[in-house]
Amino acid sequence: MSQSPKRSAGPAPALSAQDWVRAALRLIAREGVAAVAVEPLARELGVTKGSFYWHFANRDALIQAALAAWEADQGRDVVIRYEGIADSRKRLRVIMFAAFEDQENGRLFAALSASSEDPRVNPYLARASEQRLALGIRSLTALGLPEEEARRKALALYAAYAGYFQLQRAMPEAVARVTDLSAFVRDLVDALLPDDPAPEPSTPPA
Amino acid sequence: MSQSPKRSAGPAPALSAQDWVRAALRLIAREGVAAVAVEPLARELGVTKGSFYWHFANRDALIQAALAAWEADQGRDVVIRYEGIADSRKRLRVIMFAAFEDQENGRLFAALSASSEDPRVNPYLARASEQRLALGIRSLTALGLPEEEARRKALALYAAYAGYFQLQRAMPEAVARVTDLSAFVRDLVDALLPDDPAPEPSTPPA
DNA sequence: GGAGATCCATACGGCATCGTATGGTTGGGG
DNA sequence: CCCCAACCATACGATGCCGTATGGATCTCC
Repeated sequence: MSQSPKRSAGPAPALSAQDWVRAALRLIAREGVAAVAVEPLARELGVTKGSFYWHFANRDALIQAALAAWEADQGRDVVIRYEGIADSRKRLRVIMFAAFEDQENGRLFAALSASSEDPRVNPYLARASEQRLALGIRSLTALGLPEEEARRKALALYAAYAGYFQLQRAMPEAVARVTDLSAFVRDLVDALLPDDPAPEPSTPPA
Repeated sequence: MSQSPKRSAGPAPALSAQDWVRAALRLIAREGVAAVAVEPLARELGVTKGSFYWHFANRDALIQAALAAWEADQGRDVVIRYEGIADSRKRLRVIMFAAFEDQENGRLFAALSASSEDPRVNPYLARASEQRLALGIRSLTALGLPEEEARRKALALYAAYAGYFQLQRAMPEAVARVTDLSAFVRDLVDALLPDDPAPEPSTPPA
């Protein structure tokens, strides 16, 4: 993880703006948005802030770029990736399993949620969350639930997701004591999705 | 030490340490622990930091006092308050309903969770969470669930609680769109608690 | 009404960070 | 070979906060 401040044989590393964004996202995941400071980041990257202010106008520009990168990456996240699955029940199940599987994304989401009051963070977080929630509501209404109930259960599912990764930050040992994550998700999904009309096994997705 | 507050009509209110703690907790709920700074708080209270450093040794002492006050207040929270209910199923239901009802405490919990990485906050948060989770696990095992399953479902319930108030911070409008909070909690509890041990399953619960 | 305790204001030095200014180093095209 | 542009280091002033020092004001009690 730790690189020597001087590359052993290379001449000059020559950082790019993307390198700064990546470093910022790592820092956000670890210590939150507030910890994204120019000089500490520069020290971590083995340069000075002279480098930073060449690539970015100011600190806010870096934070915005990091958030934009996160949002763009969410375009490739589970919600979009599995939106094509026709069967609503299966789609919801797949999405939930995939969401809990992706620990790294979950951690980043929890870190951003910790800064959700930050006016820079909130719009990105709200967009992503509303999109995911809306997909849940659509799926549940498609399964025959009335609007109100679909809203409730989608929120329950999404709150369980958000809370899981939040609790993982606060008490990782206690959360890790739930060893069978698949069973955890299955409990959730089986409990909150309406009853299956008929147990129909294999229809693997593309 | 501190003396009893005097309600004289003089122009000097004479702040107490508790006033600072209360202000700190309000600030934590709004902007997180990191926002608890001496000079801004003093400005908000209409005094200077000369007052603060009379009551507290330093900034950390105030934060610790605020966290201790929160933890002490949790002693009067739902988990303790309803621990005496004998029937495990009823106890869990009551606790869940009461927890979601207490919006103010939920908001404060979410705010503290946002700072769960802070080494000062984490111990308090972890203690409270482990205590609540343990009560959930105890209740569910008492209802006949095996250890593993009880752990999963207790975590699911608690994650839904934590996530609900976290999401309320990030997207209050979307969460508020779930108008029937009682139905929301009922969905959760009915979904995750084991079936009533009635010999005939045709007896609907209240 | 004076001594001590309580509570607060003011002033100061110190630290970390932001953002700017400016100069140095390196590589590639004319 | 030289110069320009990309990239970075260094130095500087400004800001906001922390914690200390010290004195002033008010209250208590004898």
